[in-house]
Amino acid sequence: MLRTHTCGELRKEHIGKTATLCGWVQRQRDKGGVVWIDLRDRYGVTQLIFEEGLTDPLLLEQAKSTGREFVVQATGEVVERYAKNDKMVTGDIEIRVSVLAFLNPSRTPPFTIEDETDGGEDLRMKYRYLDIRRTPVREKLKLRHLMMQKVRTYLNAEQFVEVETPCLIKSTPEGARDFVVPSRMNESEFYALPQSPQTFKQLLMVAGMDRYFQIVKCFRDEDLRADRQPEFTQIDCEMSFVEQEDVLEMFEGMIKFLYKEIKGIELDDFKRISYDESMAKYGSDKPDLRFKMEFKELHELTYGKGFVVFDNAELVVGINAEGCAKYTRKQLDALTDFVKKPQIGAKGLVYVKYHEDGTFKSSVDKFFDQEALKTWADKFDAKPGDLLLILAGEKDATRKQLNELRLEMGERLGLRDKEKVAAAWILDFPLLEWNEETLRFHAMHHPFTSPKPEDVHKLATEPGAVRANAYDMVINGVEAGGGSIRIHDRTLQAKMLEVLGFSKEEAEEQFGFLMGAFEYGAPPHGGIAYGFDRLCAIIAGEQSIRDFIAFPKNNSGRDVMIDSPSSIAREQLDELGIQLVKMMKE
RNA sequence: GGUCCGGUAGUUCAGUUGGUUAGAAUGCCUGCCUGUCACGCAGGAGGUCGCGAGUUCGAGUCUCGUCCGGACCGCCA
Repeated sequence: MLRTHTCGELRKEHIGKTATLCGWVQRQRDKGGVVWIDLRDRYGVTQLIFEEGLTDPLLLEQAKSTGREFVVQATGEVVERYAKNDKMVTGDIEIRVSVLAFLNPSRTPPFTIEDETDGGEDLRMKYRYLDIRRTPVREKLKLRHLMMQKVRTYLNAEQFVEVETPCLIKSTPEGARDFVVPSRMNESEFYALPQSPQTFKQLLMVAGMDRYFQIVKCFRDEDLRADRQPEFTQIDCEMSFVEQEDVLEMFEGMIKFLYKEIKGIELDDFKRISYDESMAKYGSDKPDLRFKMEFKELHELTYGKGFVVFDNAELVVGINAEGCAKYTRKQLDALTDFVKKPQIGAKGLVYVKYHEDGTFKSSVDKFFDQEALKTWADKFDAKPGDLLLILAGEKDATRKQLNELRLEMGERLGLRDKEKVAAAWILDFPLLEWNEETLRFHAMHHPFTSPKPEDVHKLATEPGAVRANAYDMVINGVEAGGGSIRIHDRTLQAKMLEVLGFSKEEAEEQFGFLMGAFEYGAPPHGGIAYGFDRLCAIIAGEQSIRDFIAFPKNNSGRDVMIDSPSSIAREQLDELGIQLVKMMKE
């Protein structure tokens, strides 16, 4: 070993002992007659001291020439500090160095290796190995490690078996775009990387594994976001002989366990909200329930009063921003601009100020008198001092717009508290969703999700009305995970694929292996998958998942450190039998 | 596929109506300093204003194109 201790462990009780530390030079302070070096490793920081008169002059010169991020080995006596630092756990002691070895010098780093770095995102990613030296990033990776241990502890105790499934699988047309891998041995054929191990885990249920889980990389070739990477990690789980209730209990239990073990927080039982209720009250299937501000529909109060916008609207719906009646014209204009942004797309915003004196001031005073506005306020249980914000238009679009406004107001009013945890199950999702572009139904969850038995008869006649045995777990407005009770019957699976527009041949070609398995005694089964990176970010109270991934990709799917993706050699392409259109044009 | 924001010293940023030699902080280098811990003090070096066209007597500043980064919409069964 090159060291006797780490940089985080020496204390008062070590005074008088000789220690050898290894680490990186955080900072060097040259006071002329005394030089201090803060030596850092993963475990902490310890101060080294070199002092005129007590330190060999050559060694003192060496200490003065030490640069930031040099890797050094220092041996010396642990001594009590003359001036202690109560901000450091090692602040009572320092090392009076007698031997200093430069194990490796360092160029000056392009950004400061400190908790609050001056480095921009791009630079940090390019030098990610320096970025990870910073405490906040290191701690996030350690949280991820701890989460993995705790997930395995919980699932192992519940008899789940971790099974690895293949990464080179088959492309399917449903769902996200696949990442595709050409096969050299099977020319002009391709593997696809899994978007999730969905069919494999179902086959493991047919295989009698009973309870399976896997912490597994998944791949989706879609555009990125702060909380979306092209390769990401799922906690993928499946259970046999269960109903929806069993899955909800098991995995509500897992999340409670994680919060207790990692954050020391005891969560209450999760709220349960149907998809329809969630859409009507919050305009979203992943509502942030840390604050209320529920939607109220006003149509019957607003119809036929001569205000064309409301009269022509399919839906008139609003929220109550409590205590915001004092908003100025400028603030209201800012909110109007917010909802009119192209990304949100509302045409305008109606406000009603409920003044402290009990009177109302609205942007539609021309059409509605004080009495009418009072009936609106009552609908919201509004009090004097409150502000009603109302949108009107086509139902789904307006709900979506108001959802954005609700979240914006929650943000402005500080209601999206990082310390709060509001977890819920969203239930009774529709099985299918009409897609305007392809003019057919798509599976809202995936094609293996079972319809509710009482709705099965509508599958042929009224597919849009069929509800699914599907559930999402939403924490603080983020979809943490989702799952369903699966179809385990060949006939029903075939029917489902038919509704989704697969011909018999396509269905057989794509999913014949699964339907075949269903003919050999498939047990009733269901499961769930969590976005693991996202779950780490949620528990840490962070927005972006990037720092919970050691080497993430940027907005356009590039790794700026290794500079991937990249072109490959002509020989490689030839071997794979691939010719690029670009080459053919040349 | 689209919308918005940004790109100026190693780094983070400022730069007014288009007008003299492009600034600050920090980092870096040199010197001084025996209790610092974001040490302090004095001095110094450091710039293809992302790139390319255009408008203009004159462009960091205006226009167009392009590249790069970030946030978002579409997309993400």
